Amino acid sequence: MHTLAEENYLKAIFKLSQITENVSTNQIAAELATKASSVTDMLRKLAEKLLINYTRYQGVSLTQTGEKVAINIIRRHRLWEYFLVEKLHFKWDEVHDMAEEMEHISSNELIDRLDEFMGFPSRDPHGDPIPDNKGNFKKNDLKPISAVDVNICGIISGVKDHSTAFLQYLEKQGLTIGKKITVKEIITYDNAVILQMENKDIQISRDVAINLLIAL
Amino acid sequence: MHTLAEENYLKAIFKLSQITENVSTNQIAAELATKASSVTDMLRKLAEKLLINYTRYQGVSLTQTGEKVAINIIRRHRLWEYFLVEKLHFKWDEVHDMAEEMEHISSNELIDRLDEFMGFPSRDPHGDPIPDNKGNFKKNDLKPISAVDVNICGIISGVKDHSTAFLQYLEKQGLTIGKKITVKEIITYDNAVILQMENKDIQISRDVAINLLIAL
DNA sequence: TATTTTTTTTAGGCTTGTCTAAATTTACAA
DNA sequence: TTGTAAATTTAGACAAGCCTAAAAAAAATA
Repeated sequence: MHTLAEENYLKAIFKLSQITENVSTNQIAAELATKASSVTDMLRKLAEKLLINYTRYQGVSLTQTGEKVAINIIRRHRLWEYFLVEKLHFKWDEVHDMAEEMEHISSNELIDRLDEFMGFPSRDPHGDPIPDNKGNFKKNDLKPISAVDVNICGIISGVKDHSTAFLQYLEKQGLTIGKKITVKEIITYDNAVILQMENKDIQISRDVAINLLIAL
Repeated sequence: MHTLAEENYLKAIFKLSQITENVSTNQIAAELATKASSVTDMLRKLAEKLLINYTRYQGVSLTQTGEKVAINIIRRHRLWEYFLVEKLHFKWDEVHDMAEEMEHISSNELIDRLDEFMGFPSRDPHGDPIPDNKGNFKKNDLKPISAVDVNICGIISGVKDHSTAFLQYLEKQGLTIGKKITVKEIITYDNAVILQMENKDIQISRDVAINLLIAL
């Protein structure tokens, strides 16, 4: 259907579109760890295939078709992550790179059956919603801890940063999905946050607070 | 580790090596539906990487390293086929192309866990033995029906031809793995074979008899 | 507004893996 | 043993995707 490179570009553009309406060449280059000139080449190709809206120097957005393709890749990625953690017992910080390869397996029938086999899970191991086979999925209504007030409590439900390093840090602190936490104090000096979890106090930096999401 | 193209060449060479000691350029070209000149290019590359023994005009064989890689690809392919049939309930004639993609997922840890998850199966849905994670696997001691005498009985245990068309034909005739059959008669005129299975007689052509394997 | 900086695109090249056409080597047959 | 056919390799080209360096456009700043 689409090449591996094309799929990776569409996924990157989709991801960046969540933050800014129009995505710039440099943003894509940074996301994919490639050069701006390579991005320009690919954008011309994707535009020709009607997967993106592109005018020179103006940045890009996905067409409806492009968005459908991107969401399908995300669906595949998240279902495979769920499979790796729930069925093969990998840890949540080990599955990203494998799923990155597996998401390019092309059969939709395969993915639909995998979905059914696992009982139609709604979130992957990092708390991200899994699109259904029509491409529908709930917007994340999760809030970064950095955005809530003192004395608010909630359930750890997702992460913004998916890096192994961050996930391993959370694991070590016990800050895993499903845990109930309360924001006890925000240090005005450096915006560090003190959480209460299971009657213990845990201090996290602002960086961590920005990347750790809770459901209220 | 190795590129997709390299892996496909190694697999093809391994398969052809089962039949003839030294594999020719044209044989590989036919197996991979490509041109002899493309094969020559790749052979030089694989020889440089010490995966094959190659001297110009003399055909190739796998080195020990090359064979290890090839067997690993076959292990991955057969485990994924088993997964697709046993866990996702695909039919045996539907899984080949999907497994062809999945066999290139690179993580060995993933494959070992998949193996464990499924209870270390010893044969794939087509009766082919699955190598263990050390690369050991039993040689197939199966015989094509075309090679057994009248009145001999056995269990259908494998196929030589893995094409969808052949598998669908067998399915329709009920000639599936595990079924017990007896060779009743061999027609001298065209070498067609009459089998008895579950008290019914089934006639198969010589072509089918060559490609259908039984355990005695 | 003019100038500088940043962003983006173009131009030209490289690698992988493919192809066709031509040359070469090997195999077979008279 | 020599000539022809078949198999194989080489030569040269092409597409996809990437790169660097240079040019062009847009944005920021004086």
